[in-house]
Amino acid sequence: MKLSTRGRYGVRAMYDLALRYGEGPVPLKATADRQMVSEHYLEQLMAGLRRAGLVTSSRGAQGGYELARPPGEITIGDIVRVLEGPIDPSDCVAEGDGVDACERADECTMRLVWKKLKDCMNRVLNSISLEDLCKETASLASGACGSCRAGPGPRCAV
Amino acid sequence: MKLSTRGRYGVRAMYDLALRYGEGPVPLKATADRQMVSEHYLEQLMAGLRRAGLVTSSRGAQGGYELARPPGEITIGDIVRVLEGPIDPSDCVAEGDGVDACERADECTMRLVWKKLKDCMNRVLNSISLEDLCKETASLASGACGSCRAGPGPRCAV
DNA sequence: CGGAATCCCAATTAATTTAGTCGGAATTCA
DNA sequence: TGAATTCCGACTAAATTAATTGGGATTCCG
Repeated sequence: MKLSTRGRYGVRAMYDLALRYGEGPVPLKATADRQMVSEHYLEQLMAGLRRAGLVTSSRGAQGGYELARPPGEITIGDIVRVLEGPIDPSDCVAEGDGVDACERADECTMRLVWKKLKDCMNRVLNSISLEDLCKETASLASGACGSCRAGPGPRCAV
Repeated sequence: MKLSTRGRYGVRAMYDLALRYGEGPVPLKATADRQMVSEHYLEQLMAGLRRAGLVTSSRGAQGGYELARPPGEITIGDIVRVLEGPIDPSDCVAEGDGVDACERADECTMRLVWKKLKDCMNRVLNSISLEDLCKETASLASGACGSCRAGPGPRCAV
């Protein structure tokens, strides 16, 4: 049970935008450099986030990406669900067509387990907004580990 | 964020053994048939569960697998962690070498998010034992959906 | 107006993981 | 002995991941 780089990079990128919310468009290259992620790869992720209405983009010189809403109104769950797909440990707990996946879904013991897991994951991820992250960073020393590229030693690409 | 078939089949198989706990070894073929899973594939999963000490095996005719402990002492978390690997949304929250993954792990805002997610997932999965599943089944109609192969219609392989 | 900066889009790819399959050896019971 | 079983290792096809590549369209600035 690991998040893919899509979810992890995506959250980092959105966090990067949250730190600069209200300052106009942030070029992708700047975010990619700060977060040490391939620009082209991040581009794909941003395309998804834009289609989902979480960011807006402006093209051309001085263009870039901005959060579509204040950081307090975007949760980690919003981001992760866009980039990783819905949080469904098993198909039978998917919204809508989950019931279709199995005729006996409502009598299935396993399903109750995956439902609990799903609900708990969503609860945690929905409870943390980008604003929360920014505030938390203020009380920590240096923010995200990858944000600072100076000096030697390993850096995770959370 | 989906469990692979390893985790899902594994839980089903262990549930199958739990329902028959105390009745002697259960041959893999019987479990595989009931749970509608490839016998050879399940064999690989059981090997892992055996090495992890969750089941014991006896070879030869009338052999099979049994839970190594009462169903109340085996949690879904135990099973999932063996078959899917540790529940670490990001490498930096792994036990032991998680700190090694990133020099600044203790200053990283993202890490707090993945830590919360990890803890919540483990809490849920550790709180449900095989005994709980068996009891729950008693109060539901027919147990696990795939356990009954009679009749038409879709069946999920939860 | 021209060029640099930027987003936008589609196709391709290498590596890894997933979900098995296959074949047979070793063990045990009746 | 023979049938039932676990045990083991190699193999594979398909899907997913994590990008890369190459270009096209748009916008600002001088």
